[in-house]
Amino acid sequence: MLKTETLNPAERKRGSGVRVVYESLRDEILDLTLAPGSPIDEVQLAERFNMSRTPIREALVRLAGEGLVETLPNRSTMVSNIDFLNLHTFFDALTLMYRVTTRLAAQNYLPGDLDRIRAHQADFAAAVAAQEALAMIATNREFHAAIAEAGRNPYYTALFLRLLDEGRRLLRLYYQSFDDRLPQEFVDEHEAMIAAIAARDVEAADRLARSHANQIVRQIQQFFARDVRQDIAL
Amino acid sequence: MLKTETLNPAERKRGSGVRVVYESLRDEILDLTLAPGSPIDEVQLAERFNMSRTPIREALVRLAGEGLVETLPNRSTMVSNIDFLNLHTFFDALTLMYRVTTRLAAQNYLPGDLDRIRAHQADFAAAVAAQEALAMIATNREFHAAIAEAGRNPYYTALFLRLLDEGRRLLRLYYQSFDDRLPQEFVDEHEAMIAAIAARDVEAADRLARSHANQIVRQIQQFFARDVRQDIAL
DNA sequence: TGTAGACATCTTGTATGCAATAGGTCAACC
DNA sequence: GGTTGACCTATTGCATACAAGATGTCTACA
Repeated sequence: MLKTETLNPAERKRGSGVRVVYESLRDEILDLTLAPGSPIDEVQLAERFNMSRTPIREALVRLAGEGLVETLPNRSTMVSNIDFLNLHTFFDALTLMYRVTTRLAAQNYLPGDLDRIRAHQADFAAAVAAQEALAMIATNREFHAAIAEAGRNPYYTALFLRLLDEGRRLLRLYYQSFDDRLPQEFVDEHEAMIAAIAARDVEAADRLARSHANQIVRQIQQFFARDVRQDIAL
Repeated sequence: MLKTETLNPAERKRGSGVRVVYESLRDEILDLTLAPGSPIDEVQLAERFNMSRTPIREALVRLAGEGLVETLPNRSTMVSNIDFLNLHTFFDALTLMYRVTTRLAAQNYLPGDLDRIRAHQADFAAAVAAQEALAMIATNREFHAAIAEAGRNPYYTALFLRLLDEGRRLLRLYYQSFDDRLPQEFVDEHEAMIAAIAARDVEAADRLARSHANQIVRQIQQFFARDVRQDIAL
């Protein structure tokens, strides 16, 4: 693993600084390496990445723009909390984007798109077969991102990617507890979606995307709504 | 008009610098005061706002995050161009957001929401009556923003606001040529939408939002597709 | 013992300075 | 005349320096 973080200022390429910080922090936030609500210290980050506070701050501005961190004026910035109370709005938007992007992909895909989608699906299937939760989360994102790209509406794609990324935090929580039974059914559903897209069957694509979304949402909702009280005799 | 720009560094409130620059540039971009494609010089802006390049750059990073400016690495950043070739994706997303936010508003609005919506509608009607194109564009945005707020899905609201803002540039072009006949029918359609929301009639709200969106899209499309060739005898 | 105020400190927001890279200019050469 | 290369300049990207709020602490006082 190449640690870009510990490079000396001189051996870093000019212009890469902000990007490195942005991507590193982004991944750590979405992987829950940085806990929601935890404070972010600019000076500390500057030391860690071996650069000055200026590029750190620009990266934080970008993250704030995407809602991944929140910054109180004149006070510390912190990792955004997961808003469990309003999860339904998240699921609502996620479902709609699943549907819209899959519909559009069936309408608009071009020759090369299917190959890309199928490649990501293969990665996803491999991750499920290997029972690797983190890889599955990542490859699932790429699969749906590829479908969205094939739909060719950048507004939908941008929102969808944002939702999928935010979903990474939820899925991370989910599979942290249940990392045993990785669902083969998602692989099959993906295959069906690919077939509908390839056949340019918009309605079928919509139907499959909707039920796929419902599956996922239901599972995660059940997980977060589960009764964790212990039945102790008092 | 208070010119925040010409304040000395000392009389500016700490922490307000970035916001002032961001909002000023944003408005100028959306009002087409800054032409699409025109270059943005950090030093020039620093002089104009009487501050150093650091807050200017942070404001530009924010604007880049929203796609209002584009920044080439190691090279000048410029105002984003309007992508006329892909306007249909914009209209598609805009229409969907019109529908979804209006539906949700009918479902979820709370007592105070209707007052706010009606207040913005009054402003809009006044702007139309006064034949003030710029005010009409602004109040129209606020009206639909209020509806989106009442729908209470921040993901939709964020995308919708972005689309409405981007639409400001199109409408600006539109009314720059046709600033005579400000359409009273939009006022009436807004009224009908309010009534459907108040009645919690989700389907009616959807239908009205859809036709409202279609109206606007059709007008603007006609405008941009109009035949501007002159019929000259040769 | 609890509260208020001054002080100290920590962190952010902004200013300034420096270096690297991209483009342009000019001249030399084909 | 056109093309290639070295140099120059302008502008960005990053580093460092400084100042203003905000918070915590400590002391004085009720």
